[in-house]
Amino acid sequence: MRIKDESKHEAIMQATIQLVNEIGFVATSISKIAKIAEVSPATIYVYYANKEDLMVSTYVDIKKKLSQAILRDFDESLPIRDIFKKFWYNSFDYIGQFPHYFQFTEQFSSSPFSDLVNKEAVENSYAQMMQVIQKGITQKIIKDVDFDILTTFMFYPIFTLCNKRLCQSFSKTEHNIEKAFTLAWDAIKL
Amino acid sequence: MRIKDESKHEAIMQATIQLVNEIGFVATSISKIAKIAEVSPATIYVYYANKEDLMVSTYVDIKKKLSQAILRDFDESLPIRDIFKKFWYNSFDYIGQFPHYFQFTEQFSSSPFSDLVNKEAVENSYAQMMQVIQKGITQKIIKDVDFDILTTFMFYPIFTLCNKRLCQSFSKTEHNIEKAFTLAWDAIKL
Amino acid sequence: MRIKDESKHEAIMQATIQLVNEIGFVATSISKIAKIAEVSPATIYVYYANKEDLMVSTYVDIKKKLSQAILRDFDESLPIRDIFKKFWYNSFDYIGQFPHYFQFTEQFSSSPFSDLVNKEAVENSYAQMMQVIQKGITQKIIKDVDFDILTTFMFYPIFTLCNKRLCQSFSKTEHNIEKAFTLAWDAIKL
Amino acid sequence: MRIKDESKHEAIMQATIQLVNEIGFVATSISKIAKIAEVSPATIYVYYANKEDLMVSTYVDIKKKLSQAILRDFDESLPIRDIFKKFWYNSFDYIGQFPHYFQFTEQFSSSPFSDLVNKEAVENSYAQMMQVIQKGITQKIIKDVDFDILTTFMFYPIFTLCNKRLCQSFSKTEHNIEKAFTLAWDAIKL
DNA sequence: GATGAATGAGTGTTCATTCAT
DNA sequence: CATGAATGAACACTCATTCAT
Repeated sequence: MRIKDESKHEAIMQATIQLVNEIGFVATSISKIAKIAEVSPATIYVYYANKEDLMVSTYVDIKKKLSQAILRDFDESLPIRDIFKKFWYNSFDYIGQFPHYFQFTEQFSSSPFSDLVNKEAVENSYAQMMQVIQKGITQKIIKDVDFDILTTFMFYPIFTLCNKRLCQSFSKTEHNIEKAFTLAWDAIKL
Repeated sequence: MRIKDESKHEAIMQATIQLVNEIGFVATSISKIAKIAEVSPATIYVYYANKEDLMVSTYVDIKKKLSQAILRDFDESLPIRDIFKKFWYNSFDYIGQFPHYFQFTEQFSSSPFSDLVNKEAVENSYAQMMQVIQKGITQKIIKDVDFDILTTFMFYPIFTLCNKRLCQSFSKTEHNIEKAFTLAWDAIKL
Repeated sequence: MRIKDESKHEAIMQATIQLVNEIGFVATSISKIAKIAEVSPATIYVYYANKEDLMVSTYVDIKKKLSQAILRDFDESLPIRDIFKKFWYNSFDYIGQFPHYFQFTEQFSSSPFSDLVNKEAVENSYAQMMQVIQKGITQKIIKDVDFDILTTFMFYPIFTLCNKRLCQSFSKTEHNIEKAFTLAWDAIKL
Repeated sequence: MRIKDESKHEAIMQATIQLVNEIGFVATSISKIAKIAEVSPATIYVYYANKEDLMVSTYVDIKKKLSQAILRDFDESLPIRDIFKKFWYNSFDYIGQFPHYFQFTEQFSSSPFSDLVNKEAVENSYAQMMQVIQKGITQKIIKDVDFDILTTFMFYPIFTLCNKRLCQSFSKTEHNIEKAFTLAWDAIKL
C-alpha cells in the first residue's frame, strides 16, 4: 500500500489557514482548499472526516502551539506581576511571529464551528495562569472580582490590540506593549 | 413611482437580524430571509443592491441606534470619570435591553462584510467620547498613551463581558458592572 | 412575475419516467433528468422539494391514472366473475397502452422510496374491488382464505405476466389473456 | 502465488448480503462492504472484477443454493400433484429458514444488474420441474397453456407471499401454506 | 413596486476504481 | 495476496441573482 503522504496533510492545513485568512470562514470551501493544496477534494476526506473536522482539528492544533509558546519559561516562583508580564510578552511575541495562526483563531472563535471544540482540552493550557491569579487574589495583590472580569482586562486586550481590524494605529513596539501592560496591571491590581 | 413599503423594509431587516442570530452568518441566505419576512426573494433586491448591501446596511442601522442610546444624557460639563461611567452604564443598559441587536453586530464584526463598512460614518458617533478622552489626557487625568490602547481597555471590555461565548459566568448585575467599571477606570486613569 | 411553465413540469415528469425505465432507479439522477428535460437541475427543485418528492409524486400520479383506468365501467350489479373479468381486461388494456407507466411503477415498488408512499391513498382505489371479493366470500363463490392469498392469485399475476423480465414468451393476445384469467378464476373460486 | 483467503471471500459475500438487506442496493457501496467484511476496498477487487461482478456472483451463488434446497427429495415417480406440493413446501421452508438470502434475490431481481445474469445457468435448475409440468400437460392433468402463464401461478405466488412488502397479513403457518397451495393447484390443474 | 420562476455556479460529500507498496 | 492512499467524476442540493410579468 501507498504510504500516507505527510506533505499532503500539511499542505491541506496550510491552505486552510491561508484561505480562512484571505477570504474568511464563510467563503472557504473544500474545493478551494483542494485547489490551493494541489490535491483532489476527495483527498481531504482521507485526512478529515468532514469540513467541521478539518476546521476544528486545524484550530486545536494551532491552539496547542499557541499555549505552549505563551507558557514558555513559566516560573511559578517569580512575583505575580512578573509572571503576568512574561505571559503578556510571550503572547505578543508569538502572535507577532505567526500572525496568520492568530488570525485564523480569531476568525474561528466567532464561527459556528467554535461551539464544537472541546473547551476543556484547550482551556487546560490556561489552568496554570488561573492558579497564579487565584494566588494573587488570596495574597490581596489582585482585585477579588469575578474571573470573567479579570480575564477580560488581562487576556482579551492582547487579542484586541493584535487585531488589525480593531486596532489600526497600534504598532507592536516595545514601548507600546509596555504601556499596554501597565494598563492591564493597573486594572487588575488591588 | 409607488412608495416603497416601509413595513416590508422593516420586516426584511428584522428577519435578517433574527436569522443571523439563530443560525449564523454562513447559513443566513436571501431565500430564508425572504421566507421569514414573508416577501419574495426578488423583493429584497428592490430595497438592497445585493446581499452585501443588505448586511452592511442592517449593521450600520443598528450601530446608529446603539450610539444614540449610548450617548443618551451626555453632559460635557460633568467630571470626566462621571461622563465615562454614564457611557459605561448606558452601554450595558442598551445591550441588556436589545441583546439581539448586539449579537448581530458581534457576528457581523468578524464576518468578511465587516471590511466594507464606512468606518468613519460609524465611528463618528464616538467622536464626542474621543474629545472627552483627549481632554482627560490634557488635564493629566487619563494616561497619555496610544488611543487604541485606551479604547481597548475602555470600550471593548463591555463587548467582551456581554458576549455569552466569551464570558459565561459573568452576570450583568449592578454590582458586577460597577466592579468592571472600576477595573476599566483604574486601567486608564493616571 | 413569470408564470409557472406547465410544459417544464410535464417534461420533468416524462424525463423521470423515461430514465427510470431505461437505466433504473439507482442510476437516475437529478442532473440526468434535468439534461433530458432540458432544464437546469435547480429548476426541478422549483417543482419538487427533493428527489424523493419527485419520485413519489410521479409514482402517485401514475397510480391514480392506473386505478381510474382499471375501474373503468365498474358495475357492481354484474355477476362477480364478470366484474373481476372486466377488471382483468381493463388492467391488460391499460398496461398494454402505457407500458412505460407500468414499468415505472414496477421499478418504483421495489425501490427504497416505496416505503414513503401514503399506502392508504393509493390502495383506496382498490377498496371497491375488495368489497366485491368480500361479497364473493359471503356468497360462497370465492374461497374463504386470507386476503393476501387471494390478491396474490388475482392481482399480482397481471403484473407478473406484463413484466417483460419475468415473462418473455407470453404475448398479450386475447387468447392468452382469456386463458390467464381462467387460471386466476379457477384459483380463487370455490 | 499465495492462495486466496476463502474466509475473506465469504466475509465479503456475507457483508454484501447483509448490507443490501439493511440499506438497499442503492446505498450499498464497495467501501461500506469492505468496512463490514473487515477488508480493504482494494481487496474486493482481488476477488471480483468490479461491483457488478460482485453483485451478480453473489446472486448466482444464492440462486444455486436455493434451487438445490427446493429440489430436495425430488422424486419423479410420485404423482404430479405431490411433486408440485413437495416443491411448494420446500420453497417455503427454505425461504423461512434463510430470509436474508431470499430478500437479497428480491432486491436484486428488480435492480439493473438483473439483466446481466446468465439466465440459462440459473433456470437450468428448474429444468426438472419443467419436465414434470410438460408431463402433466401431456397426461391432461395440467392445463395446456403458455408456460409463462403456468409459472406465474405456480412459482411466483411463493415469492409474492413471502415478500413482506406485498403481503403484510399473510403468516407462513402450515394452514395458510396449505390453503395457498390449493389455490395454485386449482389454477393450473385441468 | 412586487414577485414567483428560472438558473449557472457552487456547496460538502461519496463513489467505484487504480496505484504504489 | 493484500492494502491504505489517492482521485476524477458524480451525487443531491442551495445559493445569490435576474427575468418576465
